[in-house]
Amino acid sequence: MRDRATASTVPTLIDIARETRTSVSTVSRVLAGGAPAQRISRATRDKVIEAARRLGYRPNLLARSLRTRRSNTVALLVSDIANPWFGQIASLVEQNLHRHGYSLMLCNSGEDAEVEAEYLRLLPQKGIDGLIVVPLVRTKKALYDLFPAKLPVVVLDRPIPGVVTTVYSDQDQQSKLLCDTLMRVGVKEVALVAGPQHVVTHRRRAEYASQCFRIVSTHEGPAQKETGRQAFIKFMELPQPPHAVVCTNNFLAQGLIDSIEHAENPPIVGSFDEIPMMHLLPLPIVCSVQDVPMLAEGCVRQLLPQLRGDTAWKPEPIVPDSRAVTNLAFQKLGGSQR
Amino acid sequence: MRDRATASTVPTLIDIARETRTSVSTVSRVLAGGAPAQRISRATRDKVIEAARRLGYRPNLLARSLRTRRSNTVALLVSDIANPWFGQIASLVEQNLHRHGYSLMLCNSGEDAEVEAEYLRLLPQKGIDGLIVVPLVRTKKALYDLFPAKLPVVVLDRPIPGVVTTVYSDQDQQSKLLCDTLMRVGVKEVALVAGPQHVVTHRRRAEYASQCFRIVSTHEGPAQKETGRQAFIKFMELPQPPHAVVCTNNFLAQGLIDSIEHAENPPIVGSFDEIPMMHLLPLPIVCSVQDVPMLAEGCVRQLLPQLRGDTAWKPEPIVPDSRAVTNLAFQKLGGSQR
DNA sequence: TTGTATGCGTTATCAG
DNA sequence: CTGATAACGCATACAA
Repeated sequence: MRDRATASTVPTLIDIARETRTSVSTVSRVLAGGAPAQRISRATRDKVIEAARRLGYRPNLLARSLRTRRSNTVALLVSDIANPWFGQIASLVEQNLHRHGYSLMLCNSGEDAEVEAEYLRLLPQKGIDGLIVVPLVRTKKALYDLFPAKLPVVVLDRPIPGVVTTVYSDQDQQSKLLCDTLMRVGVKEVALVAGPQHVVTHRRRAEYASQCFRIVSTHEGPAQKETGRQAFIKFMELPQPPHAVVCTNNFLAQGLIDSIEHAENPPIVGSFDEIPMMHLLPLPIVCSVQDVPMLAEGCVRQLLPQLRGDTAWKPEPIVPDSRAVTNLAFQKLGGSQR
Repeated sequence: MRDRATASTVPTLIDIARETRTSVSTVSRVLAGGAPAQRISRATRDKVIEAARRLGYRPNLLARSLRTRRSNTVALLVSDIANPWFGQIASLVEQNLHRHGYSLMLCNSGEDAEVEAEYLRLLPQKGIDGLIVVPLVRTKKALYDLFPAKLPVVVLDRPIPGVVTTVYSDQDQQSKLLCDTLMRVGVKEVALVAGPQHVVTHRRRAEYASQCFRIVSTHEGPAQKETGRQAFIKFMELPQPPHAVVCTNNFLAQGLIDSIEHAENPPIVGSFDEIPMMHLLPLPIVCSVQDVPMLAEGCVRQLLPQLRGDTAWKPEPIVPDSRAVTNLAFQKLGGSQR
């Protein structure tokens, strides 16, 4: 037995007010809950709540956000959601935020500066409360040129000079871990598969490797499997195929390994982050893996105080340590541990 | 030389109107572009555009959406974004939609019915124009109980009876491909690692395998790597370790393979979708892989006509074929091809 | 060609 | 304890 007035359209506060013979303000107060709701008589409160349920009322969050200037939505802008590493991060961030009443809007720049710029301009217009970003922009100025400086931001994975609300792995510690492990088994020279050098993470890792080893060949390209595959082809054409290869991330390494069909004399592979099923792979692998759960949690810990306008909060970069993991084939090489 | 009135707050149409000594409607028309903009004199048009740029005007999309009832935002609700398969899908869907002027809001139910319900209720309130969902709900009624039936929906990967705007792989074709390939190398009995049986995809795959093979042992659990690991432990405790294992998705298979440390007498593994670096792995693997790009594109092809209210459009499920891929170790087994 | 007025659904301010 | 009423920023029907 529906009221003819509410037919076929989503009910609003007005409908409930009419239904209960009260006013929109009263209804709003009741439904908002909390302090203002307590100042409403028990009778009308019940009446309103009952009507709301009966009509299947759902607040229009656009209208609410327009009015309150809060959306309870946070955006996570990653550089490549096809990369499982970001999938893990996204999943954990989502769970964390969800716990605090925020929903996550996950966006993908695809490592494209134009798309990133577009999102950085668009997201504030959509009324997000805050942003976690794996940036392509490299300076504070470039960032705040596109994105309102007032809005809470957390920079993930790729620190930007001057931005202190940031979460990333210590690249030197992480690189040292990898290179030390390689050196311990006698590696002196390596081929290098590098992601885009304008990305600080890839650049720093490549630089560190260059300081530790003689680089016999380098292949640079987008941080995707395909680049790793191309690199392998290139390396195989060298007069002397490399004894070891360092990749600046796991996606590159997977591509490289993927194109090794004949495991006659496979190279030692050093990589960053996890390589699935590495233990069974018949070539020596060492990975310097980041603390993903800590990174994800760090983002939320950096964001929440900003969202609630906690002025007492003193922001400070969160920089978890990484750890080295080797597979069985690597351990057989000799000088390795754990 | 800024107007004192616009200080420190984001400019709106009002600011531009004041600045140009015109009215909000004029400004709105100019900035909207298209037909109505053409009916404005060149002079004022330029004036308005100049002022908009000078003040750094950005339309408030919440207000616009509230008024127009369109947000140019589509949500993609997946069951587990940590699974790389969904990362691929998401990436491709994003690119496709972006091309058509829509931005994507990616949400993660984490295979949790409550979270899914929450999102199904929340997203319409946030004003999305349409939804692509990998559902946990199994009936049309349950879906439309939570989600307004008027809103465009595409069901991905897990068909729901009666919902015709859907994209999924033909489970029988896909399962047949896998089982045939296994049978061709003489497999008669298998152990089964199955995802949740209330999910149609996992259930159908498990059923099909049960029809083709004698199931010596089954391990069921969440479609995550950990379940695969547990399964392996369980299988190793059997009096007779299985000769072959079928996993109902790639994540399960990766977990299983990941825990095989000693490759003395590894099982043949049959799985669905891609397993990274499978060629080098020293155990026979066959995968029945779905056509991911086609699935992603299919979602968009199903969604766009609904979004633009194309009444002439006759919806029909999109059901791409899968293809079997074997690794080197499997091919050495004998009866294989390609 | 342009301006006025109204409404989208909420919340918030002010009376009473 | 409750009800008008005014924003929030934008789009649009209707005037002029």
